Amino acid sequence: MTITDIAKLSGVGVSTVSRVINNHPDVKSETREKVLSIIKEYNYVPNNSARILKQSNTKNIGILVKGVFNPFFSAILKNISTSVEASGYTMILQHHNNPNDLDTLVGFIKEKKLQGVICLGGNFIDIKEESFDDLDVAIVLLCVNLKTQKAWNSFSTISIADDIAAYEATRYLIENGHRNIAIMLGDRDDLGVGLIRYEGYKRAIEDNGIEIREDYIIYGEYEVTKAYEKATSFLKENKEVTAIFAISDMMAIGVAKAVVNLGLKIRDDISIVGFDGMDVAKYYEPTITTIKQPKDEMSKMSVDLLFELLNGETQHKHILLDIELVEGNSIKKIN
Amino acid sequence: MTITDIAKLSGVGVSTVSRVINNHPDVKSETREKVLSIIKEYNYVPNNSARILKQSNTKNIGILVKGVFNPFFSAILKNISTSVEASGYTMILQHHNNPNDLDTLVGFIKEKKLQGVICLGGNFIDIKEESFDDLDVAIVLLCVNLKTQKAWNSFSTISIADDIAAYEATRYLIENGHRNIAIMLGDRDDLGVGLIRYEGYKRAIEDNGIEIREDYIIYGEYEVTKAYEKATSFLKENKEVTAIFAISDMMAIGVAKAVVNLGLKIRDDISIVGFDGMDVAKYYEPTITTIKQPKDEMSKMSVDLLFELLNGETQHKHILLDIELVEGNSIKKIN
DNA sequence: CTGAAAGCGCTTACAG
DNA sequence: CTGAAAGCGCTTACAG
Repeated sequence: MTITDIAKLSGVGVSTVSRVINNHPDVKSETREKVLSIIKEYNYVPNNSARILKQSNTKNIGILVKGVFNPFFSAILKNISTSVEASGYTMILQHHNNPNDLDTLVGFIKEKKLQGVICLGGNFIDIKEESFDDLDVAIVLLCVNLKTQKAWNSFSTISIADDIAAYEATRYLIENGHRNIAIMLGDRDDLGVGLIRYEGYKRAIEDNGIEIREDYIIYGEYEVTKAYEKATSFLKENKEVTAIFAISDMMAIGVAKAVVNLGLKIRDDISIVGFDGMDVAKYYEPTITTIKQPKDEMSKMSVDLLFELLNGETQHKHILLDIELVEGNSIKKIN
Repeated sequence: MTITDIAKLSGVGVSTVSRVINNHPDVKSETREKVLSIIKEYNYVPNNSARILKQSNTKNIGILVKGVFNPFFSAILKNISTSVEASGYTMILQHHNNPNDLDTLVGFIKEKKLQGVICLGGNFIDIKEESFDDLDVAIVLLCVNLKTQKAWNSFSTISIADDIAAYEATRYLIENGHRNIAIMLGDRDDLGVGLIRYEGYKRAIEDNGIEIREDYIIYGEYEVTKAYEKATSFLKENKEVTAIFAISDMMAIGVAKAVVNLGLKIRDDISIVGFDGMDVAKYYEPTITTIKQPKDEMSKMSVDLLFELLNGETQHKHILLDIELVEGNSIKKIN
C-alpha cells in the first residue's frame, strides 16, 4: 500500500492524498472524506522514510547515554521519554562507551537525522562553538563534563556544580572532624562528571591543610557490587580511614554493606556520604547522607528547553541547578 | 554531503561509493581506500531514510516498556541496547501506560516500521495467533502477562513462572510458621505480571488452609516511597501481620524502612520477602530474602532470540526460565 | 481546489 | 571492477 495505490483507489491524484494525510486545509471536504475512508479501509500508514527524505523534518529526538545506565539515569530517562512521546516525536535511545563523546554525538545526529538530542553524561571538554556547524539540531547536554563555562551559543547545558557539590560533601566531613577521608570514584578512566567531583574533593582536602593521598582513591565503577568489593579490601588495608565519600548513592550502598560485613558500624566506625539523592539513600538503614541532585527538575527542564529550542522560542541557555546536602544518619561527629 | 558529492570528490560513480559504504567485496582496494579517505575527510554519514526507502530493511528495533521504568527494567534495557547497537540496528524506545497493550504494540510496529520488537511488561491475555498477521515483524514478549500457554507461532516469549515463584515465596513464609501474611502489589489496576504473582500468593495461602483476606493486599505502586507510606499505615492498622511479601525489591526496601521507622525490627517483628533479586536486596542491611529473576539471561536471550528470528534461523520459541529463592536475613522462623 | 512532474539520497540490476 | 539509470514513496512548487 503506497500513496499511489490510495490515490488510484480514491480516484484522485497523489498530491491530494498527500494533502489529506498532512491536514492541508485546501481540500474539498467530500474529497477528504473519500480519501480518508480508503485509507481507513486499507489500513494505510505512510512510509516514514520517504517522508523524511523529502522533508528535513524527521521528528527524531535522540538520547545519548554515556557509560552506565544507573538508576539515576533511568529516572531521568523515564521523564524524558514521556514528554518526547507526548509531543509526537520519536525517541531514539543510544548507549555508548566510546572515549570520544563528541564524535559519537555528531555521528549519532547525522545518522539518525536528529532534530534534537539530549546527552546524558560524558566528557565534552573538547567541545567548540563550531562543533555543530551545519548540523541544525537542538542540543542539550545534561550531567556532562564541560570544563570552561563560556556563553556557548550552539548548544545548551543543564548541570549542577559538580565540583562545588563534592567540595561541600568533603568539607562537611572535615567539619565533623574527619581527616582521613577516602573517595570512591567510578572508573579509572572516567572523564565525565566523576572527574569534576574528584577535583572538588581534592580542593576541599587541600584547603583544609590535609595531605592529598592518591591511595585514598577507590574505583567503584559506579556499581554496587564492585563498590562493595573494592571498599572491603580498601578498608582492610586502611584502618585509619574514618570516612568515605562515594560519588554515587549506589556505590555508597556497596560501601555501607562492606562496612557492616567487616563487623564495623556505619557512622560510628566509618562515616559515609553518597551522591545523587536517590530514594535508596533515604530508605537505607541507616539513612545515608547524600548530595541530592534535582533529577525531576533536570529532566523536565531538559525536555522543555529542547522543545523551546526546536520551536525557535529561545536562545541557548546554560542552566546551573542547585544541589542540597541531605543529612542522613551515616556521619559521626568526631571531636 | 550526499553520496553524489562523495562520488564527485573521489572521481568515481555513486554505485562505487555505495559499494564501499556497504562493504561489497568487488571494489578495487585502491578505489576503496580513496573513497574511504574522502568519506572520512568530509565526515560523511549516509542518509538513513534514503537507504531505508530502497531496502525494505529499516533496521529498526522497538522496545516497548509498559508502566514503570524500575531498576529491574533498566538493567534489562541496558543489555538490550548494547546488543542492538552492536548489530547496527537502531533502537527506538517507547514507554506507555495505555490499558490496551496489544493495540499499542501494533501501532508502534506500523508507525516505526519495526523489523523487531521486544515488549517489556504488559498484559497480553487478549493476544491471538493472527494478531500480527501481515506485519512481518519479529516479536519477543518479556515479563508479560499471557494467561494461556499455547504453542503460539507468531511471537516468542521469555518468562519466568510468576505464579509458581510467588507461590514459593509465600509457601516459604508459611513453612517458617507465618500465617498472617500480607502481599504488596503494584497498582490497583495492574494487569501485568503482578496479577499472576498475586494468584500464586493466593493459591499458596489457600493450599495451606489459611483464610484469604482482601485487606491484606497493599498497593505499593512499584515504587519505594509509596511502598514506605502504604506499609507504614498498613502496619499500624494490622498488628497481627508477621510477614509481608513485596512483589518487587524496591517495594521491599520501602517496607523495610517502614518497619524500622515504626520502631519494629525487620525479621524479628516483620519478615520480608522481595522479588526480582536486585543487588539492592543483597546489599541492604539486613539482606532481604528475594525471588531472583535471571535478568542477565533474560535480556541476553531476548535479544539473541530476536536476531535469530530476524535472520530466519529459528521458529518462535517459548522459553521459561528458572527463578531462585535467595535467602537473606529478613525472615524469622516462628515455632 | 486539484494533478503532473521533479526531486529528496540512496541501492541495485544491468551493461560493459 | 565500474558507472549510468531506474526507482523506492513521499512532498511541494507550479500550473491550471
